[in-house]
Amino acid sequence: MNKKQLVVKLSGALNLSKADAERTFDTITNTILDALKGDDSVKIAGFGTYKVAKRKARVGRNPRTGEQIQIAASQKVKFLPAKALKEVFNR
Amino acid sequence: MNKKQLVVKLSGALNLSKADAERTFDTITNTILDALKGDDSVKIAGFGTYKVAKRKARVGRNPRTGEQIQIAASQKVKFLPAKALKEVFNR
DNA sequence: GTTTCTATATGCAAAAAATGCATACCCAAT
DNA sequence: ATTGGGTATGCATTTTTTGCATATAGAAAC
Repeated sequence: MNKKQLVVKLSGALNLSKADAERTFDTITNTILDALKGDDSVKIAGFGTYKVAKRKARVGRNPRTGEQIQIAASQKVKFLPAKALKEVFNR
Repeated sequence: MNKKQLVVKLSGALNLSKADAERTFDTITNTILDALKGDDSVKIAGFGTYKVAKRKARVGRNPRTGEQIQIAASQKVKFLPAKALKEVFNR
């Protein structure tokens, strides 16, 4: 499922036009992003937690050539599913 | 930031009551969850992709006793940040 | 205010991620 | 409808993550 299809579903569930549903959805993702930029985690009960994880610089390898490569430190957003979320998929 | 604080922000950004903002937010997470149950991935452009990942069974260990334990296969929801999302945090 | 949920911390083995890059593909926006 | 761009895939190897049991503390939900 892609964003467009999701927006259609939301449009129905929220009783909004597609344009409004999309705006609403974008507002939410942007709000989460902003929160992640300032704070460093966003915890959503019953769903999961978004965290910014710092990765140290390290030595990698180009799998094609085998050549060693220096990899810069970076940050990435991690999502940790909540307990309830795991249970949905494991029974 | 927790869910309550997020809802307050959304309430302002979406010009909704807190109760409505929370309902809207819950509707969205539930819609994503439902989609994940049926389909197995939800792709949100500019944000990321939620996927159900299968984990193989394997041998674990009780960290308290050191005793070996068989861990059953399971499924978990993975979030893969989109390129745009990575860039936000790496510059 | 009570109760449920989550983070943490522990050691360790196995699974998974990450890396560059080409290609194919699918989606998004014009 | 077309096109540009992001994304999946495969590859080899090393680093990182995961997840086990369990108690506790702190936070959040109701």
